[in-house]
Amino acid sequence: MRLTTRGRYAVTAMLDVAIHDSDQPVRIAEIAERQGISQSYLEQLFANLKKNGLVCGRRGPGGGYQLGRKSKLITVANVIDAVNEKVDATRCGGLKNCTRSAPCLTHDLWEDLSTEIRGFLERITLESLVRKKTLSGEQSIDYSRIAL
Amino acid sequence: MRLTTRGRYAVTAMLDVAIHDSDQPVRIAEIAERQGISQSYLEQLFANLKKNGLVCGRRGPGGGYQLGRKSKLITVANVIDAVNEKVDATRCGGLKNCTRSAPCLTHDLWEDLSTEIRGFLERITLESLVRKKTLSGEQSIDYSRIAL
DNA sequence: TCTATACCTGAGTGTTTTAGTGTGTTATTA
DNA sequence: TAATAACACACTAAAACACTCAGGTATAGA
Repeated sequence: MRLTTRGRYAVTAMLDVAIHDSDQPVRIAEIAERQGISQSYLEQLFANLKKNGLVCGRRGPGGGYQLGRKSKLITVANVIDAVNEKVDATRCGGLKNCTRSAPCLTHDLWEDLSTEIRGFLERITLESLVRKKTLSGEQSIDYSRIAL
Repeated sequence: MRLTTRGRYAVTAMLDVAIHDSDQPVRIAEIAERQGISQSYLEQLFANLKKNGLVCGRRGPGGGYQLGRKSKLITVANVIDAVNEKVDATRCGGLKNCTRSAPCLTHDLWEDLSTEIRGFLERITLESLVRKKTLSGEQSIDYSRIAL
């Protein structure tokens, strides 16, 4: 899982679909305009989202996208995973000289952090985000990449 | 704060210094060899670490680097912040059309996540990592970028 | 004082990723 | 059949990353 604007866009777009979810699908062009994201770029993201069953698309006039399952069952982690095709993860699968020295520790640390982050993102569903929407209207910050 | 191998290297290097901390300084060449990191690259990182008071360097023969303060007082967040010069953070300082629409929500989400991550990294000190070192000797995974 | 050491500085470079365009095809509805 | 909107794929500019290289500067010991 990587945290870039790509994931942000995907979550934003999914949220847009969830909010405007009714009997008829939401068009990509709408989302692009509402959220200020390139339409072609969004199409790429939705291709990934669809592949993972998070949305289902309907073609032709009156077509668009709908959630693939209940918003309660879609987590932010799901969405981010869908648009960031898996990292190959292990480059040196236990080959490197890693006993005795420090890298092991740093690795453990990073793994702990990863678990922490993943847990956080898995706890948040689209539904909870939609519910939260009713409150507040603050400023938007546009990070180039996730900034902590 | 950004999470890349740059930060990983910095934490690893600081850990190396902390572990070999005695009366005499640790040479960059040593660290480079032990950890398998380019020496020149490490020098750049240490320049940043020094600027932030995390280490102090002594020149000439017998020179090297020592911790700038007690390992108990150095957090992983400190180290990562030092090598990743601050992101300018706000690109659209409240200008964008952000009321009413979804971006606000996504922003909040990301900010919450950031708080979560930062809190985690601030809770971990070099000392605790050194202490943890006595246990375990596992595999090292080399992520190209932090992978969750 | 000379010299080796090791920090220090800054410019430059190849690779990868990101974010985005652009063109065209296929399916569906009116 | 004409309009619509998803779908597919190739391509690109810019940025970031992870370095390398070529020197400069301070200090300890001979």
